[in-house]
Amino acid sequence: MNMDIERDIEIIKRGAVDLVNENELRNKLTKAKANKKPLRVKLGLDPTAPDLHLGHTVVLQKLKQFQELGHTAIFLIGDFTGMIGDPTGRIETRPALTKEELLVNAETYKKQVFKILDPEKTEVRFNSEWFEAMNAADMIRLCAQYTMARMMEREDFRNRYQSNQSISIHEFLYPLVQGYDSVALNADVELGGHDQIFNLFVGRDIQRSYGQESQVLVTVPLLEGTDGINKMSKSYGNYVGIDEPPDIMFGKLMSISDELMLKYYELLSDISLEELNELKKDINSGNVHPMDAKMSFAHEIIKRFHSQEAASKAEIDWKKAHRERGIPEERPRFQVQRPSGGSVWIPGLLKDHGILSSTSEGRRLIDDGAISITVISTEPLVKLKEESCYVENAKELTIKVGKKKFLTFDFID
RNA sequence: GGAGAGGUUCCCGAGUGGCCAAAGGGGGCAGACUGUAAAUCUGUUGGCGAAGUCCUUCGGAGGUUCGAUCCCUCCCCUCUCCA
Repeated sequence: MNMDIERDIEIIKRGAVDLVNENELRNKLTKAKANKKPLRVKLGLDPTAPDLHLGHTVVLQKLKQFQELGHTAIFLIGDFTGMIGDPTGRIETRPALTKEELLVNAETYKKQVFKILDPEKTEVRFNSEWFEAMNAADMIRLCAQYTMARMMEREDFRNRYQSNQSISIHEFLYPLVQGYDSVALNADVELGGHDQIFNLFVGRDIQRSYGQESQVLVTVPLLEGTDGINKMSKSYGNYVGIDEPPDIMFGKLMSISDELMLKYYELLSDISLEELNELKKDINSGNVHPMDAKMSFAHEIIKRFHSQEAASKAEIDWKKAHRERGIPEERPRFQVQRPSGGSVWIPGLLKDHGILSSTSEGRRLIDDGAISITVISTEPLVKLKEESCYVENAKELTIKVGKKKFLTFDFID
C-alpha cells in the first residue's frame, strides 16, 4: 500500500458526499504516479450566470485540492449548452446567449475562478469546441447510447413526469451532452454538486460506450443559501457573490442563522474539523457568543476573496452600523442637482438612483417607518415632512433604507 | 388525428358579469423583539409626485355588453386518455 496515495485519497474524500468509487480512484492515482501523468479532473459550469457565489466555491475548492496534488484541473465552460437554453425544468426558457455574450461571461468567470484556482495549472475549455463540429448523425449516435428507462431514473425527470409536468426532449440531451464532454476531454475524474450525481453517472456510461475508461465521480454537498432553506442561487436571491463588495458580504453573512453558520463553517471555512468541534462546544457552553463566531467566519471569507484589510474594514463598519447604530463609512454617494425650489421628494430620489423600483415602494417603506434620514441643510431652515415624503433645503442627505442600505446624496447647485 | 381538463399577479391557488388590482397560502419587503441571527407576532406586497368614474395586469386576437378575469368566436400553449 502506497501511503502517499492513501493520503491523497483522504484529502479527496474530505467533505465529499459521493466518491464513485474509491478503488477506481486508487487505481487511477497509482497509474498516474507510475507514469508521471497527472489525472485530468473536470469541472463544468454553465456560463449563463457569470457571477460566482459561495455555493460554487465548495466544488472549486475541491478542484483546487486536486490541483495542489499535482493533477490537471479542467475548467469547462458550457458555452454550447448555454446557447441552447436551460435544462432545469423551469418554465421560462432562458434567452439564448450570443457568442459575444458568452465570451464576456467566460472572461468574468475566469477572473473569478482564478481567485481560487491557479491559472498556470488550469486548462480552460469550451464545449462548443467539439459540439459545433458534431453533425446530426453524430448526435443521434450519442443519443443511442442511452435509454429512456435510465433517463427516467433521474429524480427530477421522474417527479415531473409523475406530476404531469412537461419535459422537453432536449432536456434529455443535457446529461448526454455533459457525458460526452467527459469523452472529449478524456476526463479521469469529474466533480460536481451532489445534485449533479445523475449527470455524472451518465458520463461514466457514455465514456465506456466510446471505449474510454470511466471517470471517477466526486460530489460535494450543496450549499444552502442565506435563507437556510433553498440551495444557494442567484435566482433565489440567497447568495453571497465572491465579487461582491466586502461590506455587502459581511452584512449578508451576519444575517444567517446560527445553525446555518455552523454548516458554512464546515463547508467553506479552512478551519480543521477538530477546531470546528471545539467551536461548537464553546458556543454550546456559552464561552463563545454565536455572533462573534459569525464575525470571525465573515472575516475569513472576505479575507479570502478580498484582503485582510478589506475584511477588517468591513467588520469595523458593520459594528459601527449595527452595534453602535451609526452610519457606516463605506456607502454609496451620489451627486445630485438641487431641484428648483429646494424640495426633495424622497421616493423619486431613491427610484431615480435605482435603489427602489418604484416610488410606490418608497411610499410604502416610509409608511412602514423603514426609511430614516439624516439631513445636513443649507440654513436656515430644515423641514422634514415625512408624511408627504419631502425634505427641504437639504445640502447633504444620508438615507437609511431598511436595515442594511445606507446612501448619501450631495446636492449641488 | 379524436375525446377531455386546464392557462389568474413572483409562485401555488380561489374567483363565472359591476362590491376585482382580484380571497387564501407561500415567498419577498418592512416594523416589533433580539445579537440588524433564527423562531415568533404585526403590517405590506402592480404603477402613477397619492389621486382617480386613472393607467397596466387574469394565455393571445377579436366580439357581445353601459360595463368582461367571468359570456361568445378564432388562435396559441400545457396535461390526460385514445389512435
